[in-house]
Amino acid sequence: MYKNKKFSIGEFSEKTGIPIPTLHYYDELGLLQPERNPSSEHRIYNYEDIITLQKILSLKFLGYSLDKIASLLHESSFTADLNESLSLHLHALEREKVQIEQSMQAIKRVIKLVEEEGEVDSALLFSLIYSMHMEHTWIERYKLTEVVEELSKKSEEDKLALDKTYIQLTKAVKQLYGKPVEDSNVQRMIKDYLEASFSFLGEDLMEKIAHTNVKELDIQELESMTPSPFTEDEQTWLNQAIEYYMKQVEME
Amino acid sequence: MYKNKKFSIGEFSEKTGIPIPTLHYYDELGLLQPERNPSSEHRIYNYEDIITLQKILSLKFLGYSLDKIASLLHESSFTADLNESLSLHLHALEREKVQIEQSMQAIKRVIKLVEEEGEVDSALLFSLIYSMHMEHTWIERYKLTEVVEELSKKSEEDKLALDKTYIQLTKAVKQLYGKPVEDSNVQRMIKDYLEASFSFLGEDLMEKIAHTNVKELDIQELESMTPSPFTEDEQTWLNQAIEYYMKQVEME
DNA sequence: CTTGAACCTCAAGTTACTTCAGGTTTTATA
DNA sequence: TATAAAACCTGAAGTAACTTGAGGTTCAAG
Repeated sequence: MYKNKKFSIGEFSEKTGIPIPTLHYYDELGLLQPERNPSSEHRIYNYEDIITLQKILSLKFLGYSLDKIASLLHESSFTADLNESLSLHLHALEREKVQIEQSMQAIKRVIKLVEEEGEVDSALLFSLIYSMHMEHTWIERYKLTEVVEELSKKSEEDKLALDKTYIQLTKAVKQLYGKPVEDSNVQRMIKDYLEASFSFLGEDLMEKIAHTNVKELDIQELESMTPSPFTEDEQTWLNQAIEYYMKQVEME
Repeated sequence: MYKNKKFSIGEFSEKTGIPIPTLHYYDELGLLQPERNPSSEHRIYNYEDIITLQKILSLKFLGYSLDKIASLLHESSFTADLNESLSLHLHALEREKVQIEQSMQAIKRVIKLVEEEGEVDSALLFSLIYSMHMEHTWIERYKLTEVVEELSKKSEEDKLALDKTYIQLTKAVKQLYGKPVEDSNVQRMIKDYLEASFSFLGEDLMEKIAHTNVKELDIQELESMTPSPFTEDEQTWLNQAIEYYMKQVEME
């Protein structure tokens, strides 16, 4: 009968798909300690050991550490206690999943961008990636829940479109930098970018952002933490150009 | 101007949220090596270092190892080369995500079961967890794609219902074990369980399973790998009872 | 000028393995 | 039956990305 079959470590490894060194390791940890041939010390696995290994794999599948598994392995029944620890694991897994999903989205955006734009300046890419990252981090840190939730509702195409507009802006800035801020090309560049941003964000979202009161200190901090694809000089020039543009708009 | 501000490691850690030992570690790896006070060897971080740290965090967010980050950090622009490595990462993340989702589903099922049934025998729980695990593993190993896909379409409630029926079965077996297989209680137990299983699986799925040709050897292997909540004797008795039941049904 | 906070380095611990070196046992073949 | 190859053994070290700790120096405030 197969239940009485004995296996060498090689056979056992073959059947279960678990590498020999891992079996050694589990033996060392006391998780799975098979019989031994007393003269040679070779391990002899049997049917029971298959069951034990399955328990180990099951608990690993549920996300437990080998340490925890070692203790759980000897409990004969699962109580509410276990249920609590299962819930904890569930939450941990949920967080992991969310993190992974965010990374995947970010990578997809970056891939599309690189595909469509060819070579992209690394400072620019970093600033995009970082902002994607922060889009999610902000939720927790500054309770901009409403705003960020609204943002995440925007379609991926819209986000990509905005990214591309941003890339256009950086290219234009590199080209036009040095010209007077009232130059018509410069002003057109500003106009295009701001209009694209506004149309992406929408009026009510702009309102909400304006009314969100993040402490001054935090804003300082955020600003100094936000990477920019522009040199300091370019940034200053760009700010001046934007300021000029806003004044013109107000006058109209 | 804030761009000229210098930070001690403590301040820098505070501002960025990265623990001091981690900053030490990044320094050691050559990822982020700030200025030093030549007399005291104390680290002095500046605005540049914030930018570098952001790059590191961005790339970590995308799933890169610190090793890779070290090399990427010095590249000034991202090419198609990077795009390829991004795609690879994307796939890796996808796999991770799927694995996490499966674990979450399994945990949810186990939690519900424990909640609704109170204390549950551990051998039984392991066999359930293992089968959930295998439900997914089989897809790859035996190309039962069709069948398993059909299975995963079943609603969570249905799965839970089947789990509960299975629990009923194990309880009944423990109670009735020893009675003659033709005993009416025993036969009712078999009937209830088989009918629940059939109604869960549906005829066409049963058909497909029957027609799926897994090699004999593999079946042996699978069987010996599948944990059972029954003792060997109980299993034998149960098989006999089922056999008897099938004969009776055939005669009708 | 002293004391406590902040900083320094170097070493070791963590998890779940994998890899390696150097030696013994089993198994297959001549 | 001799021998060589395959399989096995142990113990140590390597991996990633940190964290923790010991023991000593420097800085800032009172």
